[in-house]
Amino acid sequence: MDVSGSILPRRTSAVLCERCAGAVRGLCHSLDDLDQVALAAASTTLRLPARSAVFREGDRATAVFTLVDGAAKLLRSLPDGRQQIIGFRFPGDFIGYTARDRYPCDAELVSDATVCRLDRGRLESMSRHCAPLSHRLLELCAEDLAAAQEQLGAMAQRSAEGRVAAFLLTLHAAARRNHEPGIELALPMTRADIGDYLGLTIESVSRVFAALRREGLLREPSRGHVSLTDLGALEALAGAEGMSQATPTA
Amino acid sequence: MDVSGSILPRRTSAVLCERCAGAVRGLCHSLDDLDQVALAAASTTLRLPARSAVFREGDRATAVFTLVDGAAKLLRSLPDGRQQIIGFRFPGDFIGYTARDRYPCDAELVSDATVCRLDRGRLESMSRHCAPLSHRLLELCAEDLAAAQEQLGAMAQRSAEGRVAAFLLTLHAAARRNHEPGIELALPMTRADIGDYLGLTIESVSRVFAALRREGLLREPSRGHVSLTDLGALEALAGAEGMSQATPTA
DNA sequence: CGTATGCTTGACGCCTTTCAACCGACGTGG
DNA sequence: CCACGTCGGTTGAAAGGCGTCAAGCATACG
Repeated sequence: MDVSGSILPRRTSAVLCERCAGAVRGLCHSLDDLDQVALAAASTTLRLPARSAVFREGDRATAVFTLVDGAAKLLRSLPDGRQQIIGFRFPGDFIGYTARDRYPCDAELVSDATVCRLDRGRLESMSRHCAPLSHRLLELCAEDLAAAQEQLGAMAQRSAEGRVAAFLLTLHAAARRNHEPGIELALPMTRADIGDYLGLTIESVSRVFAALRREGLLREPSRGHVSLTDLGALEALAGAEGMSQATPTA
Repeated sequence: MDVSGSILPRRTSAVLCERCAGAVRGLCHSLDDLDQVALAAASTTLRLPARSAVFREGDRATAVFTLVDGAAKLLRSLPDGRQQIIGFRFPGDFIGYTARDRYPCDAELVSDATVCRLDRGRLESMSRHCAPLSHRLLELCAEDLAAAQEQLGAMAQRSAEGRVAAFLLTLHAAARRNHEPGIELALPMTRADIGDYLGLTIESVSRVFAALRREGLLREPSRGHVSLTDLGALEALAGAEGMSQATPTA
């Protein structure tokens, strides 16, 4: 179900950046104080349970969201019931921002989460008056694009082990961005989610995790948590991995 | 080498849209006549040979380009000499537009081509004064993003045959967009290019082409040309396993 | 003509998928 | 309290797709 608009609506306090847009990687730095207050007035903080949808593909894109806490997956449902996972999003990420009038994919939570909902019209009208903001929004889009292309390259030529290693490293990078201490990270998504994302079966994912555990590259202290105990080795797997097939021309 | 700026510079005639931006999928519709003239004054048309670079990853992004004629590939060179091809671009496509100050990837021609070079500063200052234009630019970025994500899903779960079929269909769609008549399309890129794009070896690509030929789904009348003789079957192959590829029979 | 480049085809083997069985955690209802 | 079903995860064995290695052909070019 689509919840974009109700469920525990709660006005944020006056300064938006503290709780919400502050996490949007500097989105608010583009705005003066007055505008920040205006944007805050148009935003609500929602607490949502795991597995609920923030929005669905095809819904009218009337809002954008900041993931404050928790994790989400972006996906397209395939006609045959399978799902293609576009990517995962973490605290501080901006989701649902699009140039079209409908969302291009589903956004579904993989853990309980807190999201901050911003009215899209409000954001856009502000961006029209504020060049730095609109530039920042374009930049966010470009970043997503770069990430998707990176991912594309990554997936294309990597073995199962390399893909999982790369995936774990992006998780790690996301945790570092959010200043989460320690080497243990949350792994709220299922093997099926990971497999759908990486283009592997759950069995393959499971086997790779088992292998990495066996080789001492990671530990799984409890379900939903993983700690990477040999980042260097993981990077080696993620980087120099897979099929050689050099294209000998430069 | 980077050629963005020299080689056969030639002023376009006053009305930009005829030759160049007209092909940018309606970019100019956002501009009034005066602005079009201004933009035209800041643009030059270049004729470049196959294999030359329009720009290189890391170059200062001082210009954006419209591909008027020919085909290009966007790619990232990997440290080990391999290359990951991000995508192919065709006449009417806009390349080199980025929010950053350096190009995120190489753009290399796979055939002789004509490109139209626009000064980036000029474009950006105009977009600041023209909301529809800036919205259109954002939209272009969002389209690229959607395409990349589509591709991501495609690659993740399709077999070699499915990937090639999907690739051929996007080529076909590009040709249709440009109102190219007939079922025969140009296929200027090498098997290696296709393989790097799809995450396959040249042998696999070659075998798939051979199989498709054998099964009567396509013919290759001459090197660099292919005609799809059974679009329905190709769509079935492309769709059967994985992403439903938005375009049904058209 | 000889070389380079792009393409094709065959044989072989590894890696991932497929199919299947099983385990532990959890929640439900009798 | 415990039987039972569900769900997520793990592991094994077999099958097959695609990468790898290798040889050979065609076209273009100096």
